[in-house]
Parts: sequence; C-alpha cells; structure tokens
Amino acid sequence: MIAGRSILPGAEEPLKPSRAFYARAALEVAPSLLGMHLVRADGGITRVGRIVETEAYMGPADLAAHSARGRRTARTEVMFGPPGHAYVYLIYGFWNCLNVVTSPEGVPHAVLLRALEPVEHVGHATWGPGLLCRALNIDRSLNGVDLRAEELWIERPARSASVRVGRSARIGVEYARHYARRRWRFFDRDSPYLSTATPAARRRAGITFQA
DNA sequence: ATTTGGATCGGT
DNA sequence: CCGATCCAAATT
Repeated sequence: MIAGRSILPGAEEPLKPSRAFYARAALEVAPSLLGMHLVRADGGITRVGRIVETEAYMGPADLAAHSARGRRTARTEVMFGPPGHAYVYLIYGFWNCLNVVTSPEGVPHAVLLRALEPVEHVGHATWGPGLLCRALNIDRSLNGVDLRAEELWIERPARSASVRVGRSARIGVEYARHYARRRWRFFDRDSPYLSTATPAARRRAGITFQA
C-alpha cells in the first residue's frame, strides 16, 4: 500500500524518476515529463493528474525565465538548488504556478507544468498552470519540496502509452525578445486538456466540469 | 518609498 | 481586449 493506493500482485510499482533524470537541461526534461503522473498527498486524499503540457525555462540565458541574467533572489533561490524540487510562485495576485527544478545545482533551469489530465481525485479544471495548482491544492507552502518525497511528487505510471509530442512557442512570454519565439512548449497532441483547447473541443471530448 | 508589470484566466 | 488583485523587482 502506497499513499492509499494498492499495488496489485505482479503489477509494476510506480517509479519516481531518479535525481539524475532531473539533473538535465530543462529542454530535455520538459518533453520527458509528458505522460508522467503528478501526485499530491492532500491531507488524506491522494490527487493524481497525468502531465500533458510543459514548458522549459532555460536559466540565465533565457530572457523569459525568472532566473534570466542569473537573477538570484529569495523567490528564485530554489531554482539554483538541487534538481527534482518544486518551484512554486504566485502570479497576477491569485494564481500559483508549479515548476520542476532541473539541471545540476547552481544552474537555474525549470520546467513549468501547464496542464494535466485528471486521473484520481481531481474535481476541478486543470487546463492551465494556475488551474492545475488550484485543482491539486498546490501553493507556495510547497515551494522547495523534494519531488521524490511524500508530499508532492512525480512518478512514472505502472502502465503508460507512448505520447505523440507536439511543440510550440511558449505562452505569455512576449516580453522575452527572441526567446519568445523558441518552441520550448511541449504537449500531448491527443489530449483535450491542453491550456489552448477551446471549450467546444472540451465539450466534444466529454469534459463536464467547469473552470 | 514608490512604481511597474507579470510564466493567468474568464468574460466580453 | 479587459479587469481582478498581490507581490517581486526595479527605480527613485
């Protein structure tokens, strides 16, 4: 029994990616996270979503990153720390955003998690970084937590189909000059839960709950 | 001390 | 496009 979920005899146990998995450039980690599960131990409830949309933020050189030009502040500090930890920040006054810190310690890369498909105990919209955090009850109190620990983590599902990966420019970074054009957003082409999907497409896919 | 604007979202 | 709403960062 792990966090209330039984492991059937003979079934593969879900596996948390190694520290080395996270110690790579955000641009490599971002597409690799598609199809993995984000798990939140929320009181007695284990909430699970399948990651379907990510963006890479590539540290000092990337003008779209909070760590652009090596900016090291109380807020960005966790990005300079060891890989495989959560960077959670507040944006526009009321939305939290969750990132996965990547690259070796001292190199401030991160992958923004932008959308999930509900898997277990997810009762709200998940098609955007702010909505994703709200649905899994993630806020800045989780800033810095180890994503290989027991509060908030990422695991490879025991069974997973391959993902048809699409890519595009990142969203909401028009200010970042030529970095705004880099196609560092990755997504599952077959998911109706993308942040860019239209309400009509979601209805067609049978998604019922509202934002 | 004050100003600016943001890795968002839903409604118009 | 706009407004909601707060904080980090930059500037004075």
